[in-house]
Amino acid sequence: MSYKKIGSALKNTTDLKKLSIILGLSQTTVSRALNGFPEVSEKTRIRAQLAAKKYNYLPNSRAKRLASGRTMTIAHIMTTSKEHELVNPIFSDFISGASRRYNESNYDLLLSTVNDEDEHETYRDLAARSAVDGVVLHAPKINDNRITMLNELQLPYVVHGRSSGVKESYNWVDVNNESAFFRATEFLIDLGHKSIGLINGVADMDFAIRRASGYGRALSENIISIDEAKIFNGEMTEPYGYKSTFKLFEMENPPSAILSSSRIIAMGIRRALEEKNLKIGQDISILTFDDDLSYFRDDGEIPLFTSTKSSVREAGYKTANLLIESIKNPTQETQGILLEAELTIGLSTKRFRPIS
Amino acid sequence: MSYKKIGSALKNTTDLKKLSIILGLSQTTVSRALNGFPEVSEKTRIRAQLAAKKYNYLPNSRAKRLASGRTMTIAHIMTTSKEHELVNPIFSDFISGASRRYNESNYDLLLSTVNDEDEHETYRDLAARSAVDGVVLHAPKINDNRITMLNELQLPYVVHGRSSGVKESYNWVDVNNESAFFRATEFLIDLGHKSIGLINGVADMDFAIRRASGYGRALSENIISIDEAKIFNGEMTEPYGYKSTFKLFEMENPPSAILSSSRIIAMGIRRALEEKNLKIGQDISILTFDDDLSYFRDDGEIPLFTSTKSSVREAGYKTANLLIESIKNPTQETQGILLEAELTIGLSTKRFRPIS
DNA sequence: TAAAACATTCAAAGCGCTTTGAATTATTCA
DNA sequence: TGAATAATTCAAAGCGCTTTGAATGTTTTA
Repeated sequence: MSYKKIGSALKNTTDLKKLSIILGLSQTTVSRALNGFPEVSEKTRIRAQLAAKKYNYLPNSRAKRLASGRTMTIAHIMTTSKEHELVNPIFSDFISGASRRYNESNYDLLLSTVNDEDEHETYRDLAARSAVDGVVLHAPKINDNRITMLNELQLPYVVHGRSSGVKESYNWVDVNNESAFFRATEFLIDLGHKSIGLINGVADMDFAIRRASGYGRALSENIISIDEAKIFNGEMTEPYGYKSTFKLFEMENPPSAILSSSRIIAMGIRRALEEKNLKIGQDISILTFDDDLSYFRDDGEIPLFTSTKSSVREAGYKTANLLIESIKNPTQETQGILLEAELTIGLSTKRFRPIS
Repeated sequence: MSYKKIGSALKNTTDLKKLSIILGLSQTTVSRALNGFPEVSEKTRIRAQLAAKKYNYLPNSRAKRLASGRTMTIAHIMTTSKEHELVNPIFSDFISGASRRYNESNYDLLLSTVNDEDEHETYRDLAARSAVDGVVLHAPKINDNRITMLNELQLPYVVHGRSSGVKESYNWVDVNNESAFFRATEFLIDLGHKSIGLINGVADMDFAIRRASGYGRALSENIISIDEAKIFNGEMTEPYGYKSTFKLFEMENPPSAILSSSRIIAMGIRRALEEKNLKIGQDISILTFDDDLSYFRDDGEIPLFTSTKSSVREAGYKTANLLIESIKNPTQETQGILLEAELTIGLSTKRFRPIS
């Protein structure tokens, strides 16, 4: 690798040295003036600010980072497994919410995409290079050992979600998946449904486990036995929703209602039901979790789907906020933020009627 | 703003100085050994590499960036308009493709989300701070003045798409939208369709214009007049596809085929048709552009939709590649890469039959 | 064997900021 | 008015690397 200088030589950049000469002040004073330090006279500060604007001066971020010891950068790590290189569309909405928060405090967002098996090394790498001030941990699994690792690395982080089984304390922002699915299931039971399918996420994802648990609790409390054959786990794609629905209807006694873990799954469910000539909300009830993705917003007068809804964009904002707080104040205790999902009633759920 | 030192003091980081003392070598030699310079003996190089691994040494990226004058970072700027804070799911797949390329060359990806009106300033900002080595320009409009700006800033960049009307030359990677929609339209005409709706993207987006143009050319060449009322422009969401389809069917003479600019629109179309009790591929033909998004992959034995398909992930990879090339070799001429979409025949198109 | 040529290593400068600790100027108080 | 205090400003060091230009060690050539 060879490094050629391509710095400010060519460019029309103003640097601090130039600016301080123009102003007839020391670099110290100019730097302090622009960074809002109190020991600079208001007159000087204003003069410096105007000159900075006039000459289009912004501190070189490479230099600033080295000198200040912080990168003003947060990493988000997006994992794609090798076989199916999937990118969850939820991710972009989450990022968008987090970005809004970063913009408020001038943080940059470093996005890293890695294969599952390289993720640990990526964290180590970021820490060793001291490339970021903090990390957001996505898609935690049960007993997720990335949490232990991040604790060891002493890299500030916040988990989007939680990890059952991890005993250490950590910062997290999560939706109350258990209660969301408990309520959703109860809602269907109240409508008279006794056979309810569940099309859930990948089995070892923490959120999927909590959702299954809420579902299970509602069934038990209503003395309905759990039929494992009606529970599906998988990557939450449209085709997955489609195929799972077909499997449900190949059964001898198909369910009268289906609970889905994502809007995208629900679209697959709808496609399958359409082919089967079953009308949603008439022949079968559908209730889905809805991350309120901007491109799939269910914005009819009456929403299409009955759903437990929670904006993943908002979760992104709050996660970023918690992370920034914990970077600012490294000694503060870890914090968990639990968001409640809203149960919104749409057209896809109706009182149980046996199919004639 | 106050800057407290939080650097390596606390951490168990190895720096170059430590490492060179351990090795009994100068920092120069160690640095050169690890960066693959030729004037270092093989024996020394191996010794340095082993020690680096052993002591978990990676060069501090803040220092490296300042010293080398390059950031090894590429920015992608995601815009969200203020009213509708939309995040196009296409973006995540594109990014995922680009990331793969960045990983190969150790580039970091800086993701910036801004409102439309702030985008220009963001570019200026990145350039003035010299925060990145290059930029990917997304979603170009017709006569996009961001291109002129980037030329002035002397910041290497590649456009994902093109901008009709811009006379300057620039690097770009684009799908051949004109020919894709020309072929798609011809395909429908060959099936006997004479009334074809078009549900397109936002009117001033360059890709939407080229698609409309391909559509228009196919109609003219077949002496079919263009009915402006059957052309829709808008943000390509699911509800948009739904509503537009309804509008088409409120007309006195609805089309017998619909051309859609995205899979997500097509899902909205399907929902509308379902409500109207019209069978896709029987009562009406649908042909959609398909970015081959991982979460919506149309992977049945026979695909559901007839489509002109082009992987946006691949476009991401190629865009990143072109950008890296042009950073490496700043004097090289600008380059355009045109990807052809594949016409894939699925179940959603059939020979025209008047609705009985 | 000495000079020339090559291979390897090194000390020190520099990247463009922030920050420390000292110096200067302005203000207050006795 | 002069000393003490407060308010500003400054010169220089340091962040942890890369890179220049010089120095040292080794091999080749005459």
